[in-house]
Amino acid sequence: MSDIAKLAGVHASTVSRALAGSPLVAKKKRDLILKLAREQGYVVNSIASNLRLRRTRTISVVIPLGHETGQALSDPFFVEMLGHLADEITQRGYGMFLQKILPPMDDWLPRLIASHRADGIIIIGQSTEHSALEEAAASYRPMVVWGGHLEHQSYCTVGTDNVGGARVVVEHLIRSGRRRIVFLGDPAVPEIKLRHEGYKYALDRAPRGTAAARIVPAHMTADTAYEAMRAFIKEDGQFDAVFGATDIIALSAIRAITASGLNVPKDVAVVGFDDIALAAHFNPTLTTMRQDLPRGARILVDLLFRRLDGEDAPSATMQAELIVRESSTAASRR
Amino acid sequence: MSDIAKLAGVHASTVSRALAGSPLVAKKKRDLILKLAREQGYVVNSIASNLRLRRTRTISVVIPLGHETGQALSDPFFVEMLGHLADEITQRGYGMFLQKILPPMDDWLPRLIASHRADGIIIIGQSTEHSALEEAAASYRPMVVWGGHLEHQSYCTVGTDNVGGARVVVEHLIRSGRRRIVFLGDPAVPEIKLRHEGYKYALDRAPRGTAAARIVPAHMTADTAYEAMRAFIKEDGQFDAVFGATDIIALSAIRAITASGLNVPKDVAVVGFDDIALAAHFNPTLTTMRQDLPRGARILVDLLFRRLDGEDAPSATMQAELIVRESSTAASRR
DNA sequence: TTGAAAGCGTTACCAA
DNA sequence: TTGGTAACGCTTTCAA
Repeated sequence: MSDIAKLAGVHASTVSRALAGSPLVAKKKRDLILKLAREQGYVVNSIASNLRLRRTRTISVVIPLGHETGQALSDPFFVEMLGHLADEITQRGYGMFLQKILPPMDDWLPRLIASHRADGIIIIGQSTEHSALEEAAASYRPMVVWGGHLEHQSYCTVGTDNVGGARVVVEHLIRSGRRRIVFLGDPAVPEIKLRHEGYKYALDRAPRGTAAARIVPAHMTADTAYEAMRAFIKEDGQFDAVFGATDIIALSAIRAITASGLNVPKDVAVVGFDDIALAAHFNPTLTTMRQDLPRGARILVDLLFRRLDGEDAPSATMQAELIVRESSTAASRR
Repeated sequence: MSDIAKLAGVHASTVSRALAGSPLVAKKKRDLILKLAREQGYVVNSIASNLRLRRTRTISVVIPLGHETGQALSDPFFVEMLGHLADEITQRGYGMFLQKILPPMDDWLPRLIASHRADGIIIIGQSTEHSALEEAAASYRPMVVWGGHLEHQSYCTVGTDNVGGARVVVEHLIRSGRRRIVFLGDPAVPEIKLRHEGYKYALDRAPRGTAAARIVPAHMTADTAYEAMRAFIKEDGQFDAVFGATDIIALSAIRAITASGLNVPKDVAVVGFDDIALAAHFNPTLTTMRQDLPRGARILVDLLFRRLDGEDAPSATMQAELIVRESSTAASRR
């Protein structure tokens, strides 16, 4: 910058003003400075600028994987969400700083905040970090979380109506004549817990003859869900439907069921949650509750920017939409 | 930091040393400082640290979308690659700064470099930015590009053997008895151009009776590829195979062909390139050349770090693997 | 082993 | 409208 200043025969502070488009600088001088900067390929050092301005024009996006060591960032749900967030954030002229948090480091959130790397934080999925989020929210405002909205929770979430969505799934299965519906998922994660609640709620109000709630605790990776399902089939064949807590879990369940010689949906109906791209193309195609991720991403970013402006933006819940496909209805094509 | 210094009764420079784990600081004093920092929730301001150290421990990952305005970051190929890169980069203790570049800004690369936001740059896909990359590479070393390796190219690429892969695809189709093979894709993008070359090469050496090369220029989004295919079918039904330059293009072609009342693979065989997750689950399942993205991501990051260390790491080419599925062989299940 | 001071490259305030 | 100067929060050299 001082180089440009010398070339233009002005002081560095004038160059700074010119580059920032300040109207204080005489037009002629400003044009000269801009031209010089372009010729010299000079660009403001954003690190120095960030330090001085105390803002980075960067949003941190964090994916806590507390519940799942094996779950790579390559998980389709995360990765779809990430794409939409990148779209929204770049559109607003901000950069996106991406982090994956593995569990062992338990101080991660306060550390991330204190490091001043970003102006705000978006967290995709509560994972098992609810209490860490609560604590952070007490003193740090520009933070928004994708996940389930728990009672008495003080941080800002955006997410789907998990309880309601799960109810719709179970009611759909019951209407289709299913009577022994198993829940496959790990309620240690808040979103899954809420889905499990909706599932129980619907079963409690189910017609007589419907079996009570049964849960198979399965983690969120394809492999662990597959194994959990196979083990369950081996020791207890009594079920005619599976509600997978996520699409990845549901698709793994289908593989496990098929591998055990049963047919989906003839012997067992399977429904998932998310509507990832694969769901529409799997064989059989997967019935699932759709979460509107593009919209969710937009709301996340909107709320965050409102919080950056000092507003105390509230949580938001979106309705999920049941997408009925082959896995819970027609005979499979295979 | 000066707060901690006061509390510990030492100078800020001693705190800095202690926090950096310098052996110069007396163990007792260091422990005290560390304890104090933890209690106070103090974390080094990374912006200030970055400025002073002139390095950011951050890698910029850029997706230029010069060739395709409509192509969102949500494109499965990009997004899969992104996930793997995030894994590799975080594993090395670096952060990942994500940017999407839309075409109108033509100065983006030098600007990004000069902004000093990151220590190195990974670019996913050359798009139509070959010359911008050439120019930047002349003076900036820590840059690695995923894409096709062109002749006389001075920047460092990692990618698949596109020419060879395309040859294998065409030879497979010819072996399966196909004689009128259409190439669907836009050779303005280097990788696509190379695939098109492999396609032509194989056709030139094909048995008599095989029709000459024909190209349908289709962009890389699902919708434009679909429209291009439909238009082609309407005006010229003479073909029995389609080589889609990417899986997204190939899958769109299948939809278009099916929508036109033809059957894949009975009437028309379709092969893609990439092996995105959808390919294995589409109906019919898609024959395609697999690019090993996890490995590609690892190599990209490896080469970049070697370049950060001053080494002049060379380009790398990986072999692609033909994955034969239903779309080019058995009768479809539908 | 520690403290003092300089400097990383900006921006903003104050004075002219 | 411009220039000088201080400050953003850290690290590192030099001296003690």
